[in-house]
Amino acid sequence: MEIWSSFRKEAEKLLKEAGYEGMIEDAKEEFGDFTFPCFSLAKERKESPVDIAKDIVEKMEKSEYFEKIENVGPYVNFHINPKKMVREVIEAVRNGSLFKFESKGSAIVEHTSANPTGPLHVGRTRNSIIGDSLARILRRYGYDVKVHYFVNDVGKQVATLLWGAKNISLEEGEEREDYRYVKYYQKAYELLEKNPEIEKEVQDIIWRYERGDAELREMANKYIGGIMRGIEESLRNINIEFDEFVWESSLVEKAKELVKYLEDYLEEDDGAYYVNLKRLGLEGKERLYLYRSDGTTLYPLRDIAYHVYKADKAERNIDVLGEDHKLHFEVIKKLVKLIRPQAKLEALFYSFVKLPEGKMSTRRGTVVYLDDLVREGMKKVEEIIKTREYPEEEKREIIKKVAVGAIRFHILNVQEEKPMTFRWENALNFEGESGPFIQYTHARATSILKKASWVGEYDASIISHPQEIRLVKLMAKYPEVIKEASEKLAPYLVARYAYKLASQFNQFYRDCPVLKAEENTRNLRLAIVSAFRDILKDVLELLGIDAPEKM
RNA sequence: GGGCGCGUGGCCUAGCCAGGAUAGGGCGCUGGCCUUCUAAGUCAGUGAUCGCGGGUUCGAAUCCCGCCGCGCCCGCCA
Repeated sequence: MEIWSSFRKEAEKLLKEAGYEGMIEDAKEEFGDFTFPCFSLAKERKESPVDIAKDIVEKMEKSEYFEKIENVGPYVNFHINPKKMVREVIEAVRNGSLFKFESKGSAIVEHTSANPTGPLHVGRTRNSIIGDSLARILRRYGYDVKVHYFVNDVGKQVATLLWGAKNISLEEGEEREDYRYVKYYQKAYELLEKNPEIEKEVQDIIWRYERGDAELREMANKYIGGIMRGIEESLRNINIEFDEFVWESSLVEKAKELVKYLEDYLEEDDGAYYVNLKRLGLEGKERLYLYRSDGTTLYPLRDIAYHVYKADKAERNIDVLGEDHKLHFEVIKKLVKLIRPQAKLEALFYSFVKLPEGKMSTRRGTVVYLDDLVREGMKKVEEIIKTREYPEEEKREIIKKVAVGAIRFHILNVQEEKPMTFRWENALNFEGESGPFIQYTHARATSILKKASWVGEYDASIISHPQEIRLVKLMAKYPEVIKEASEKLAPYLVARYAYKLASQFNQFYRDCPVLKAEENTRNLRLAIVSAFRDILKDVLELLGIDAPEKM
């Protein structure tokens, strides 16, 4: 239920009834809540914008939605009636309608899909966190969302890892499987670079694996499966889970069948097959190879099959992809359309996270692993919390939740397409625009509610303090934030809102005593705090951040 | 070389799509606020030729053109 919009629509209605038409915009706070600038009308009518604004105000009917409508120079400014708004917000939170949207059908969000060659690093984690939050937001907005991970067990990188496992003997430590097996990958790549003839052996592994070689299948199970178990555990630690893992090898046969749909554009080169993209009217690349000369499939073909598979399962398909996939995605989309014309494929692209020293690479070991970031984060929280007297178990829970909150928020607070440089001090910042700041605010609000014995009654008509009003107005905008973030596939908008809302509450907290206020004021403020807390908790849930009641 | 994206105070960032009222935040730094609901908070101060140059407009961080810097892509890798 979009309360803020309903007030805006009322303003538009009043304007229309006054004989004018135009877009009502949100105003800067000092000028009111909505504004209608009269410049473009002035141009059309060749009249002064100030005169038009005056005329509009004169002709405007009174409305219970607004306590004041006035013109300031060439602007018509609307001031919302806070009594009406606070009542609507509190009731919508209580009956749940603030969080409800009409159902919108099925969607698959695919994210992470990192090659299983080693533990997850923080660069890849940007993909995971964005994807996970996007899925949560779309779900809240009314989609029936399934989250997918496309496991590449067929490609060259993974074959190289298997080659390593077969041919290199390493001392395997006691670490988790992903940390153990990544060493084969790194060592194998090192050898491959020095001895190009190894390439043939790797190709042979791909060939045999695609044809179901029992020994290799078993190895894949052990090594790739093991690394995947590690990746899953790392992600579970930061509140990320999947509904389905689709292994590429399971789609190889299906992929081969689909090639017939592309025959018109298919050409041969020394036994290899490619799609002539030029003839398809695509630019930026001339050939898209689907088969190697030895008859094994290439990633684009398997990816096409995967997207066809998804298109058959859900109405909307959204991939979270690194910026390096932009061209690839456009091409795949076009080809999938030839096979499934109704397929609706979309992507959210994000820029890479680099280290101050440069790019991250699992191959070269120049990475910061997600697990290390979580561990360091937890150490830092522990340091802060150690003087507080909470039971040991509760303390451990808080430490984990806050560390994860800091990490997730740090990633989500920035527009996806902006490049990021990973810095420990920023990633684990607990002050200002940070996850812990928001969690702390939630704990404060919860603490007030716990101390109050209150039956839930309140009188909306006595709302008067500017901080009460500002907080309520911001709360009213929540549904619009969900809508915009969903439509634009932009989870960062929810993160920005979370911060603004928490920050606004802290100002209210400073200026408006709740428990010690006179009874009527106390009741109203408790109603506001309670609604605020429910909204903030929901916002945090969309960000995948836990909301501790104490910290 | 061609295509796509990014460029806002010392650092990070919002605003750009739908052009308007003194360019918002945060970090850092300086100085205040805990006998009052958790100081992971809060207030004040500090600090910006919105990459550069043109154009459109009454009005440009925002739209258009050119240039510069950075990233990514243009593989029988994924």
